[in-house]
Order: sequence, then structure tokens, then C-alpha cells
Amino acid sequence: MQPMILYKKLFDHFGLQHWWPGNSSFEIAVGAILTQQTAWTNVEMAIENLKNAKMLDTEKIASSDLKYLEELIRPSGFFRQKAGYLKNFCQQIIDNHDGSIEKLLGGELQSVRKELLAFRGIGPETADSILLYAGNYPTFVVDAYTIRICQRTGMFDSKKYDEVKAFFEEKVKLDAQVYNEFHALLVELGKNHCTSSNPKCENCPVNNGCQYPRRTVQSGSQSQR
DNA sequence: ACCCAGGTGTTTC
DNA sequence: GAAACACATGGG
Repeated sequence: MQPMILYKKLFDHFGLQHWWPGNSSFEIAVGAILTQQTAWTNVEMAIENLKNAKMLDTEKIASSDLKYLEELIRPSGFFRQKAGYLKNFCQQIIDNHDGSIEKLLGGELQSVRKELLAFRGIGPETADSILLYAGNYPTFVVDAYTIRICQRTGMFDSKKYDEVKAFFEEKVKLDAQVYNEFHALLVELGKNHCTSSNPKCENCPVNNGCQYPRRTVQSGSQSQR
């Protein structure tokens, strides 16, 4: 199955996703860091805490007491690492972009991406999420669901982030709005159907041609494709 | 009670 | 390089 066919099926089934939840670029970026390997409902609690404490602000976080920040974001899990990530992220924005994430997100895609990837705690998925959902850059976001769906549908078999990203950007015209919906839809499919606890993809709305279990191991032959 | 979640960094084969 | 591990809370 080709990516755009999958996209249409997902869109027909799930409809518009209205991502990313969040009212500002900064809130989206904070959410992107907090949601790493964590359910979004937990992140909502952490962001609510930050809002109530009036801490959703680059200067406030950068100058905050680390222990205090940890307590505020505790519900989002891995709170000690993430508190450090957030402080560092905010400090970088202050040092290099006058404390304005809009300025950070005003540069050329590849150079901003490179800058984000250099921050501690910001890997490829978080960087692309910030670029796409906070900066509206046409960069495809890959996550564990994307990789699993690619493998089970037989669409593309790789666990390497950059390879999967390149595959989609090659097959799907560079368009921030389409990439926005596509990633959100893949997450929806991943959460509801293409889960690790539903390895046979039962009741999947798009499972035509699903090849799970992917292959019966052939001893000796290693040829791909 | 166990498993999982919209990853990342470090350590170890 | 790939694989294994640490990081942690809250919901199903």
C-alpha cells in the first residue's frame, strides 16, 4: 500500500485530528518534550500545573528552582530528566534567540532542525514535532507507531528514523498541513488498532494487505526485497 | 498485578 | 551499529 492511500483511508475513518493541542508555539514545544514515552493525559496534568503556577514561560522556567519544576511536571513521568531538558531548552532560547521561540522557529528548516537536535533531550521525533506543530515546517514526524504500521502493512521495513522519514517525504508531497494530519492519524491508528497487544491487527480499518506476522524466517537467505 | 505510553541518552556487546 | 538499560507516572 502506498502512503497516500493509507492517508486517505485513515482520514476517511478518523477524520480531522486538530493537532497539536496547545495555544502557543512554546506550549507545543513544552508538550513535545513532556510527552516523550508518556501518555498525553499525563502531559495535560503537567502543563496544567505549569499554567496554574504561571510557569509556562521561557524566563520563568530557565530561572526556576529545579526541584520546584520537577514537582510541577511530575505527572508526566521521567520528571527529573525532563525538568533538566526544559530548563536547558529555555536557557538556549534565551541565550541565542532573545527568549523568543518564534525567533528560533524563524530560520531555515534544516538549520533550525540541526540546532534543536543539539539540545539535550531533543531527539529526532521531538525536534520534528516542534518544527511541524509549533513552526509549521513541512517535516515528517516518525514515531514508534509509524514504524510499526509501516512494518505490519508491508509498506516499508526499517526501524531507522531517518530512513522512514525519508520514505514518507519522498512519497508524500512536502506539505505541513498534510504531514500534520498524517502523523496525528498514524498515532490514532497506532493507539486504537495497530497496537502491540493486537498483533494480528484485528478490526483494523486499513489492514488490507497487513502482513503481520511479517515473514516466516528463512534460514540462510538474507536478501531484502 | 501487569503492560503500556506520541523517546532520549548511556552503556555494552 | 544494534541491543539492552535507565528513566517514572497514571490509566486500562
